[in-house]
Amino acid sequence: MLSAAPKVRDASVTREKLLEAALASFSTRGFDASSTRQIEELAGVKRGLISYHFGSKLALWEQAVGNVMEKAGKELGLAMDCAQQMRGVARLRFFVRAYVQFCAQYPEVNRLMIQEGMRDDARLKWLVVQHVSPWYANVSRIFDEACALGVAPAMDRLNFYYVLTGAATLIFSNALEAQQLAGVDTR
Amino acid sequence: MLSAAPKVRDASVTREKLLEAALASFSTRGFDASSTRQIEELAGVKRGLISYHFGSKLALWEQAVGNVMEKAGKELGLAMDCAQQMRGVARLRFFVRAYVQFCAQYPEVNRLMIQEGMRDDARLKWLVVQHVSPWYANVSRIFDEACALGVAPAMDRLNFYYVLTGAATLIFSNALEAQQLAGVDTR
DNA sequence: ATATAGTTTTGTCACTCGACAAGTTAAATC
DNA sequence: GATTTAACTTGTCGAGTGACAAAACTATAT
Repeated sequence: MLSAAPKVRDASVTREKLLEAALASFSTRGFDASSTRQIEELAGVKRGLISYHFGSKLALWEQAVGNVMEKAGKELGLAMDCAQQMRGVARLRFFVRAYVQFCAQYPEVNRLMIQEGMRDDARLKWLVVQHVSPWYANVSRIFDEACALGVAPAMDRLNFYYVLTGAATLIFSNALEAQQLAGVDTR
Repeated sequence: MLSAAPKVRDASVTREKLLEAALASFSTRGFDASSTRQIEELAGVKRGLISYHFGSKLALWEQAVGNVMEKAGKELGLAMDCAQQMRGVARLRFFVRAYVQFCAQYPEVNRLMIQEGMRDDARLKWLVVQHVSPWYANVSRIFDEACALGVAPAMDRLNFYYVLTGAATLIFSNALEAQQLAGVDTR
């Protein structure tokens, strides 16, 4: 006979599904436009489970965002280590290439930063202090070294960071627009 | 004695205030996270006036966005005309410079495209068909000409468009993040 | 098997949302 | 100055929101 639905009760699975759905929603819709009920539906779980597992919408946001930021941060750190083994222009070249790849691999991160970077609230402050600042420091270090060698473009650190990030991310974070525009999948 | 509040009844003034507030809110919060009541408050008008003057929230969005897009489009057209009078590498150089300036002048446009470009709905389609496509065609034309002359970077049109736009806009559209990050005003 | 703790489900509250309708005010025309 | 009309104001509706509480369920230890 047909076995009933699996119905395994596993809190960690529920948490994981919620975190994944939350990241998808928060990064593409933004915090306020995402509702807990819609996130729960997207995750395929019942209605009250965000409250139970995370306590509040904001706590869910911090968990989901913190997770991906930490994972992405480690990846970027790896790229930094590799870059340190190179000399001269090669280091900057390698890093830029790795950074672009990094941006392509974590489009949710860019989307999140864009969503939160336009409004001056507690979430932006949290993001900048916790995660973006160290990244910026890394990029700046590479850039400053390249400047000292005279192989960097003529601009200041902040400009370099945003030009690089913007150039590397927009086609990925706005992949749907690009698809509508040119009829191709940008992945 | 103190004169009472001016209380002039001028529909065009009310409409203008609402359109300005709507653009500010829609571009930084997104459509769903913007409430009509909050837009009316930002505009400094009473509660029902969006319904009265525009009929619906969506109609207000179309008016506000259409306005700024049209104005920006004319500006970009002007830059195109100027560029056409130049030859060779100078044309591409001039256009890129003008495009960056254009992006700096209309940060709301970039913010809007970012907000709407992450979700595949009717508003994105409307934006792409009505306004982004012609811009993309313009940028592509300049780029193709530069390619024919062998003075363009080695990438395809879509990449060029998004790399250029991303590099030119992120520091402006995320000015608040940049300010938190480096403690400077990016204007 | 019974109890217990952990997990899921459902009910409900106070609030905000967009939209519309009914009412009120001010300006223009006669 | 009365009448008409455009502009504004306010009340209210149904749907949706985040949060919490109580109930129901399940796995495990005893």
